[in-house]
Amino acid sequence: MKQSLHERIRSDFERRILSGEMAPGDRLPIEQELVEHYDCSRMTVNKALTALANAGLIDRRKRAGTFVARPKVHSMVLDIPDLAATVRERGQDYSYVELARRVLRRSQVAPDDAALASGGQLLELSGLHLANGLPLALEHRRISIKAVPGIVDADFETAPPGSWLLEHIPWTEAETRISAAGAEPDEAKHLHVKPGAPCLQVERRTWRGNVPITYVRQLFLGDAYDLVARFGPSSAAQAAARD
Amino acid sequence: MKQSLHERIRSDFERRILSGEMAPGDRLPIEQELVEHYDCSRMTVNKALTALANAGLIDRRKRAGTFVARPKVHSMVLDIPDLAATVRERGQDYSYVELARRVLRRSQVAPDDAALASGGQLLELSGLHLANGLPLALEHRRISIKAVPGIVDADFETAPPGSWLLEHIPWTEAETRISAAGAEPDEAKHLHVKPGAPCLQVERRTWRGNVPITYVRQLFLGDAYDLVARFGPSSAAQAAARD
DNA sequence: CAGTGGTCTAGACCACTGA
DNA sequence: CAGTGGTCTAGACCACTGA
Repeated sequence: MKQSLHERIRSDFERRILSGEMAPGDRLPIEQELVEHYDCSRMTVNKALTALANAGLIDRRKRAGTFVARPKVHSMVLDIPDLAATVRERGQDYSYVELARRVLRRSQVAPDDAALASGGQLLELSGLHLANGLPLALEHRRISIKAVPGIVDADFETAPPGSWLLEHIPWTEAETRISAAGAEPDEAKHLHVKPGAPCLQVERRTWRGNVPITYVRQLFLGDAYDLVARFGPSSAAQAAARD
Repeated sequence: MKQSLHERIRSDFERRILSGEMAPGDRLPIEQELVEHYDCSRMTVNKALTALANAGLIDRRKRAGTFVARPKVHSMVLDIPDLAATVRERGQDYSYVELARRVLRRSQVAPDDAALASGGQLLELSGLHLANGLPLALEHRRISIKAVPGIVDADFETAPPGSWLLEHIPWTEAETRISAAGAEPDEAKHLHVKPGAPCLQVERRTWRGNVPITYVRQLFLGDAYDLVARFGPSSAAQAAARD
């Protein structure tokens, strides 16, 4: 595929910076010099450098110029993938087994879930994600029936609750928390581990606009599932490709 | 601060999309209509919409038009903050205690670390990160002496090894892996927990260009430290502000 | 106060692709 | 094949800020 000129300018400097040829603090040519070097208009140079600044590879300061940025250890892109898709990518069979389902009346809603229920009922679900028939993760979920009326009659044979929700009521906001937790006795039983075994705990709340949709807690076997974030040329190139 | 026109156009649609006023699949006006509505040039409209497309809020298709995108559950920005800075932001005292330090000769380098050592020696460090004098995380690290000659004589009283490295040999690539692990007996002792207690394990490898710099494994108390990722107006606005 | 980047214009030509 | 977005030009004025 043909590379546009601003992509070429960006990838030129991306390569120099990521290879270490240009070190943090080094100054880049000013836009006018690049205009002459690439024989193009200033807008094209500006587009390329703005993209590099967005990616955090360079810092731009008026009057002073443009400099290679120091890498920031904070803020990396982390893939929090769709479970079913991940399992299938590994070439394994994915399945979901529902363990429990009940409707919580208003009076049964815990104080912590008051905002989620927003005066209505909650659907409480528990289920197990399986890969090749073996437990991979246990999921506890509560869904606002007021926000998602159709959920009460939904069945999750074709898609687990998370995928069903994404398909029917796409969220606009999400907060994900990652921590470590020991498996409770009943959880341990479902996951085929000993009570207290270290698990990766992923909690997520989602909203559509200001309306809370769902809260979910997923417990992964500590050695069966990792989250990997990579920062470098490949991810920078991906970020660049979206520009 | 004054908002530029392309920022205003972007934030207008960002608000409509994130509030749910515009739903996934909805079509946005074509660029020419926005040119008339905002009374500006097409480049300005294009810059705003390109930024929204980069942020993943809209999809643009030639001939077909521009549409509100479905939210993607995968790929969220996760803050993996600098430990010392995080602790100090909480208003606590941060300190680092070195537990062990030794130089591994070539013959002592494990096969897994061959690439890291690249034929040279490794410096092996263990240390404890403390908040208000209480253990927060245990760190095991190996550093390529060939890549970072100055490390042998470094002391970490003012900055822990991670900060020292970032200051002296900024990396250009990093890979971070997050999982759950039980504390080994000696690790548990340092962290003041029982052996096998669930901990969040963060492993990171960094490179400068193609040269490996360090491998580090950090073990956090399961309930003392969380990683939180948020996707929504605030993070979208931050991403937007970098555009 | 002068150098640098930020933004914007009013066009143009083209590639892609769905009606 | 026509509508839409992708890219680019050759300027312009301005805000900021460090020499």
